Amino acid sequence: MIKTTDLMTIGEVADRTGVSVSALRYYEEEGLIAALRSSGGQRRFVRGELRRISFVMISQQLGFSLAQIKMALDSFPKGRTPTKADWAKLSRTFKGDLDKRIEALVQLRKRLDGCIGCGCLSLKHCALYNAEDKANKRGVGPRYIIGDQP
Amino acid sequence: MIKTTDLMTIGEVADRTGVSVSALRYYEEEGLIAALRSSGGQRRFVRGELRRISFVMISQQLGFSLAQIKMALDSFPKGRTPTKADWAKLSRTFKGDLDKRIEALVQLRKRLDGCIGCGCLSLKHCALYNAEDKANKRGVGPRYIIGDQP
DNA sequence: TCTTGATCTCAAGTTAACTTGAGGTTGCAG
DNA sequence: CTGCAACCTCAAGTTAACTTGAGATCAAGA
Repeated sequence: MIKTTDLMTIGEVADRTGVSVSALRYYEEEGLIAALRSSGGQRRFVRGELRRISFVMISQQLGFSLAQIKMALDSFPKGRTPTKADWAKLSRTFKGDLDKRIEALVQLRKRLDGCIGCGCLSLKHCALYNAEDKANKRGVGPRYIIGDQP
Repeated sequence: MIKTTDLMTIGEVADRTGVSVSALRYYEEEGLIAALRSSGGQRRFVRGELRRISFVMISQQLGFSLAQIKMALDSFPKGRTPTKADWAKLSRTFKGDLDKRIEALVQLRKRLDGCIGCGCLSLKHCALYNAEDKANKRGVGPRYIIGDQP
């Protein structure tokens, strides 16, 4: 007989979502998802968490960091179960970001097209390099141009 | 009086390229660039290294990892100074990768368009999630899909 | 009740691409 | 010959997103 409890163990959630147990614990620690506890202290997840986890996974595929995803989830109306409309709204804001990233990549490709064959790669003259030069001067540390964060 | 030596110190290279001194040392350690040494053990760079460094910077902007860039540079004909054609060839192979990345993002956006409004986010049914499921199974550790920021 | 697999916590390790710091040397202008 | 900025090496720190391991506890079937 199949269990009809609506509480799932972390292992069950891991199986259903494909997210590892350790990652789920990490997500909880980071406040992305929530879990109840059994009398013995083990995590018990309600069905609704599956949707949050799905959202996290999908958002990651779209290239968002957990920090961004958390902010998105935190923007949810507090106190009531999120509706389909809530989720759809979140998706829509993500689309804007995606649009921007695609546009940036297409621009970059255009410049690369211009550069192929010239082989110059001069810091002074290369259009590819220089076009992005200013955007690049954003503080110290690793510089990610293509999908960087607001 | 302007120095006409063709050897540059690490500080000069840093000034000319915008790459930090510590990053240049790191690049040398990783085998991306090479440096001669002064009698006292300080690095001395030949002009040709500027082009390699440019290539590294541009490639990073295109979203490639240093490991990938190193492989590209290692594919250079050994024993002779790289020609413009060599550099152009490298650029061309990078364009292929860029094309693929753009295509993947556009597909993703298409699916997101389909998903907006449905709000389903079901792991079983969401086309957005499932379509990329396999592509996502790329080993362990942090998964950077787009080239995004930490 | 026993046993075994699933969980728990907490600390430390992993990867990429660097940066920062400590403690010591080099090289060039004056 | 001095002084001091620039350089050197080596070790450790940084961030994201987790994983791995140790040592201990829980839950459930036989």
